Amino acid sequence: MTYTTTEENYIKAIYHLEHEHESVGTNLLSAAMQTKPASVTDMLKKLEAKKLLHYEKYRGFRLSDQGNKLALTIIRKHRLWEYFLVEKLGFNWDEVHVLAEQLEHVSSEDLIRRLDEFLEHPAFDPHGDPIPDVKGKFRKINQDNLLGLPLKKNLKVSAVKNQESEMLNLLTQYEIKIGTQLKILRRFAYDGSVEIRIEKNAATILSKQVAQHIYCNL
Amino acid sequence: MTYTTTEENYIKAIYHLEHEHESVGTNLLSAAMQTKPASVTDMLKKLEAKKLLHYEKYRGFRLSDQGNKLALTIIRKHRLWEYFLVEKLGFNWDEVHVLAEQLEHVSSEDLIRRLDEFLEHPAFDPHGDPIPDVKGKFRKINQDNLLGLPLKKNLKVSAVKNQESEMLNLLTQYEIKIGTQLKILRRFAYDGSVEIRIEKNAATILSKQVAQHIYCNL
DNA sequence: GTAACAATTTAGACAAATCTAAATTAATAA
DNA sequence: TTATTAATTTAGATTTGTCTAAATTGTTAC
Ligand SMILES: [Mn+2]
Ligand SMILES: [Mn+2]
Ligand SMILES: [Mn+2]
Ligand SMILES: [Mn+2]
Repeated sequence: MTYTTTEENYIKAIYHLEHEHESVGTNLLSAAMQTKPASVTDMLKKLEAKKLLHYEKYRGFRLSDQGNKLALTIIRKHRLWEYFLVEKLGFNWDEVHVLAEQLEHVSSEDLIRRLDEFLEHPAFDPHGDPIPDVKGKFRKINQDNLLGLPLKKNLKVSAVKNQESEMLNLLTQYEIKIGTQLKILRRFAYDGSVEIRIEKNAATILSKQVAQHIYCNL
Repeated sequence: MTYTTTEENYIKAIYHLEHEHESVGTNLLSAAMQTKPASVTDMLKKLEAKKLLHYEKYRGFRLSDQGNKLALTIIRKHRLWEYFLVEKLGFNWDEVHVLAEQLEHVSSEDLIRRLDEFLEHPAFDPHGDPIPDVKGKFRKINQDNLLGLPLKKNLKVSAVKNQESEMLNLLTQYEIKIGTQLKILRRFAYDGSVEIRIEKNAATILSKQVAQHIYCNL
């Protein structure tokens, strides 16, 4: 079976929404896809016909096993390309997502197998997101965000869960990236902000908004 | 301006045909694009509207300067990706063309600039075709095919002008690739075949059909 | 338990790229 | 120079993914 870029993008979006929300409907999906609900309905029928999801009209939809598998291969491609762009071509981590959106649709199992090998089987992309292996399995890691982690421990940044350009730029400003060593000094109850020390630098205060998206290994 | 994959493929095809034939018409182009002449006419109007070519109906068409420039950037991308696939990912030279057909349409000047840098500015792709630089200029080389080159000289294979899989497979069989050293021993008038010695190996005879597509530096 | 509202689907239309069949134009051959 | 042929274009239809406006259904609030 072969799928259009649009179909692949829908499947990937549904996959992500299913993991971020307990309930996913036509409206939510249409917002994520930047289309109208009516267009989503049309596509749902098409995807059901291709057995990528289960769908009962007016009741809801859910990725099928086949759809889930497809989503994972697209995510695998996306994240491997992002890794390539940063590690081999020297892009910044905030520049690679849009490019990976194009590259993830290049279709060749052989290509992705060789790319994975060339990159020496990375387990995480430049934003700390896990890269599924050929079988769709993720490497598990224990991590939590700066709101939940203990004070005064040495922590290593393992992921950033908001990847908007503004966020990544801000983190670059703070000199925070994947792998950065830091320690939480204290939390301020008033606004939820968090004081941290990055490596040997002076202490800094991060807003709650920023802190909640920074994850570190336990 | 941004162009669809289809538009880019038409422009690239026209570019190649203009260099291979003194006259290019709707029929020839439709054969190259594997479509019907009527579809070509539709597309010609679209491409003219985008100023990529000059077109007078029933009289003919020709790439505009802008169209020519676009063709060269697509060819540049195609050949850089082919080089990447062979040199970095270890593909065989007969496997990369179809993949490059997809990759050439990924649109990002920055990406191609960095890829070119990463590959250290290659001047020729894995089949010996020249890679245009950012300005669309080709590195010139003096080369001729095995039917025109002198006997008993040390020659180096610089290009293969037929890149069908069957041809490339055959050459792999003969252990001929870009850079291979060889010497022409003699030519047989009867069928135009050519006897050569590859490096220190035993002599072999190539058919005229094969020999005419193998080019060596003068 | 029903009325109101929100979510979802249908109907009908459009742009892109293609097709088949028919019409038009250019080229060429007598 | 005119008739025939070959190349090209037009007309009208199809598929994919989208839209707007209208209709339908499911869910809540009273
Ligand atoms: Mn991404
Ligand atoms: Mn995508
Ligand atoms: Mn090629
Ligand atoms: Mn192409």
